[in-house]
Amino acid sequence: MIKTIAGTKDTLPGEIVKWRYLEDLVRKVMSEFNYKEIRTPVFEETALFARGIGEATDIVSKEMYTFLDRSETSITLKPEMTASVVRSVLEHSLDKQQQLNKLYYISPMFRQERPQAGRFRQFHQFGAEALGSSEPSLDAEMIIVAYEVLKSLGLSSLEVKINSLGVPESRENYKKLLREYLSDKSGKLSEESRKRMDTNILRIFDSKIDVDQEIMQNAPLLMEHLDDDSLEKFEEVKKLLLVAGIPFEIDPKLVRGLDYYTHTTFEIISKNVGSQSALCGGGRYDLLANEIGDRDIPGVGFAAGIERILLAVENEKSLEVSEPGIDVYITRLDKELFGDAYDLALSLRRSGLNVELDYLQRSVKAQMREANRLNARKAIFIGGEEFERNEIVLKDMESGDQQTIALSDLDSIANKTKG
RNA sequence: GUGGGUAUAGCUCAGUUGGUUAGAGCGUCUGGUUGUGGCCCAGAAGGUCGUGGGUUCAAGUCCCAUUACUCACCCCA
Repeated sequence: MIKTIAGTKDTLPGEIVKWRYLEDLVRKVMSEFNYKEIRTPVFEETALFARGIGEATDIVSKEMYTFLDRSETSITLKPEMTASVVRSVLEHSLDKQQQLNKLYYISPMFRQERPQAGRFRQFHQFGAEALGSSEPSLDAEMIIVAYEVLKSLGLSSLEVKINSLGVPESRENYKKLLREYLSDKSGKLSEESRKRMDTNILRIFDSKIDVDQEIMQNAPLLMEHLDDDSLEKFEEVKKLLLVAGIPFEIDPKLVRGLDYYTHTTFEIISKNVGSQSALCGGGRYDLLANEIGDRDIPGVGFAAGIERILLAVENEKSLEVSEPGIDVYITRLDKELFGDAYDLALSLRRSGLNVELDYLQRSVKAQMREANRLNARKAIFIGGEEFERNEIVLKDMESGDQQTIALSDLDSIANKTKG
C-alpha cells in the first residue's frame, strides 16, 4: 500500500477544524494590525534561498528539497518565507509604491530533516514581514502580533526571549573578542563546538553539553559590546514590550541560525511540546534585501510553526473546537421516496441550509442514528400519510418537538429549519 | 546524518514460563414489531499478529535482518 512520505502527513476532517480556527484567528489579528496577505510560489530558484538564507546555514547546506526540473533549472521548495517575500517586494517594486509594506502569510514549508515531535518535512507556518522601516516599534510589533495569536489560543507557559545581534561591524569585533577568549580553551570544548569556532562561533552559546556551557559561563557577551545605536534600539524594543504588557526575558544566547539577522532577534517557546520548543522565531534583517536584490530595504519579521502551536494547544487542552454539525437531516420513511427526499434536499441546500440524507438505503432507525451522529439540529421525515397529504414532518432533534408543514411551502420549511 | 524505543482488528490496547479455532473496549453494520436518534440490550462483520529469514514437534511469544513509525541529538518553526 502506498503511504505518505516520511515527515509528511494528511490532515483529516476531524483535525481540520483546529487548523481553520487558527487560520481565522491569524487573519483576524493580522487585520487588526493592518498586515496584508501575500502568497508566493511553493518553489523558487535555488539561488534565492542560497543567497538569502546563507550558503553555510544548515537549512541551505543540508535540508533543502532541491532538484533540477526538466529544463535543468535548479528548483527549491521553500524552506522559509522571508526570502520569498523580500524577493516579491523587490520584483514588484512594492517598496516604491509605498514606503512601508506590512505583509503576512500562511503557507507550507519544506525541509528534509529527520522528523520528530513537532518537526515535519512539510510543515506550515504563518508569519509577518514589515519592510521599509528600521524603527524598533516594528520589531516590538512582531513580538506583540505573535504573542497575541498564541495568547488567544489559550496557551500559557509561553516564554518570550529577546536578544540583539547589533550590526555586522560590532558583531565582527565581538566575534574577535570571543575567539580570543576561547583560544586557550578550545581543547576543552566539545568536538561540535570546536567546529563552530570557524563556522558560526556565536552558536557555541547554544551548546547543551556541560563542558561547553561551563566554559561559556564566563565568556564575554555580545550585549556588552553592541554599538550605541543598537543598544538604543534594543532599549526601545524592551520599553514597548513593557508597555504592551508582554513578559519577556533577555537571552544573550539567542543566536539565530540564519545569516541575515541584525539587531533584534526573538523566540517564543512553550514547555509543552517536547524538545522542539520554539513555537515562533524572528528578528530584524536589514541586510537581506541587498543580498538578493539591488537595493536596501530594512525589514523585520517572524514565522510561527502551526503544527507546533497545535501540539501545544493539544497538550495544554487550551482550546475546544468541534465540527459545527448540519442544519437538517432528511429521513425518508419509504425507500421509494429517495427521489423526493433528494429533491427536497437540493431545494433546501439552494436556500443556504446544510443538508444531509441517506444514500445507502438504510432503515429509518439507521437514518436517525446518522442524524444524531452528524449533530443535526433538525430532522425532516418524508413519507407515510403526511406525504400522501403533501406534507413533511419537521422534528427538533434536541427537544423532540414535531410539526407538519406543506411540502409545497419550501420557504416555510427553510425558515422553520433555520429557526 | 547519529542514537534509543515500538510494531497484534478502523482506533486504544490485552495476549500468561513458546502449546489447540488470537481477545477486550471504542468505532462500524444489523436488529430489539407497522414511521423516529441520543441511553440500554442482542448479534454480525473486521486480523496472512509490519515484512523476510532462522531456532523448535510447535512461534503473536525466542534469535537475526529489514522496513515503517516514534522519541532524542543536530537544527529550527
